[in-house]
Amino acid sequence: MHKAERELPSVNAEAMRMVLTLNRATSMVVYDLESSVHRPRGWTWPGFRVLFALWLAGPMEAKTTAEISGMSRAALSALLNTLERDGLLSRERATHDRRALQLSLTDEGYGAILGVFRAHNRRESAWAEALEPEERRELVRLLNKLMAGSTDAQAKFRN
Amino acid sequence: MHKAERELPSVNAEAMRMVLTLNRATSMVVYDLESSVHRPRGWTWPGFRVLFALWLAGPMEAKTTAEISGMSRAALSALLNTLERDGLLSRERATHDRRALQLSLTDEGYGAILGVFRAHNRRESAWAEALEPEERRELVRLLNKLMAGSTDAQAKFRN
DNA sequence: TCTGTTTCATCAAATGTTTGATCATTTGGG
DNA sequence: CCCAAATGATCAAACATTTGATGAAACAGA
Repeated sequence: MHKAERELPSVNAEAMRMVLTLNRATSMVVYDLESSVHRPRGWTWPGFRVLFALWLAGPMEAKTTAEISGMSRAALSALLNTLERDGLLSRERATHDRRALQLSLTDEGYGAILGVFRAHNRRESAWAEALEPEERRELVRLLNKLMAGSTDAQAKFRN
Repeated sequence: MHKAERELPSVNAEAMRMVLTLNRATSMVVYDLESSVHRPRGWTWPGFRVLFALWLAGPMEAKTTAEISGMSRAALSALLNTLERDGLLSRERATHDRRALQLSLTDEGYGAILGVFRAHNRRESAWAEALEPEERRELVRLLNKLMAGSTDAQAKFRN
């Protein structure tokens, strides 16, 4: 990154490298999971996250699903159209608050998530083996510390 | 992740946690950069990556740009429509190979990338401060090792 | 030289994301 | 009790991404 430092003497090269590397690594992992596990089965990574959340935690309100799976409510709303159309989950108006949506897996969705998650986790395992057990724990610790520190950094979060 | 382990005894929880944490951390960083730096200026993160690559390495063929900025040629092709329309770069047919494209920043693009990168790097610095210098180096080392190991894992890569 | 294959770029259709606006419902203060 | 403000979901427009198909140019071998 010599050019950046030459033309902008104030550049923080170490911070740049950290963010760059973080992104490259994550892109690789996500691309691999998506193209070797999800797309061949007609799924997408965001769709998987939503179904997985519903499988783990059971039926819940859409707002909660959005928080758990890390997306905005608008994005979830669009995504639900596809998932509902494919018969993987059902959308119902909540009884206690008629603005809210109650989401639940259909039987088909329940069966599907089991199989897909198995394949997903096998690929995750293959990635994990690149590191020693101790290194994996350290990586997770560092990433958590990074996230925790973001509050001080006044980072912008999703609604 | 108790449910996953109960219903699927073979689940590798540690691998799952690693991938999950990696994704959560990266999402936070990207979301912050995109929403606090790029979107307010009418840019996107992928557009920034392309312009940044051109700024660092100078005019180059589109194929190279795609590799450097980590996207498929089809995705780059679509993205170029926006960037060219906004007058930030120019697309020209290469002379030696009339199939290939030669990309270069316009003067406007050159000026714009300087300012945006400065703001971008300031946010990167804020994130980096969440870790100690030694921890940053260790994080980068672990991520690089993870990427290096992917070859053994037979991971799928982008074309 | 001609033909079959590879390579570069683009297109098409489907998906998912963002921000900002809109609509309906709920809540809370006067 | 009523009306303003907050909240949940959706819509609209613009973007970016994927896979697979298509067109055009370069290459390689007979």
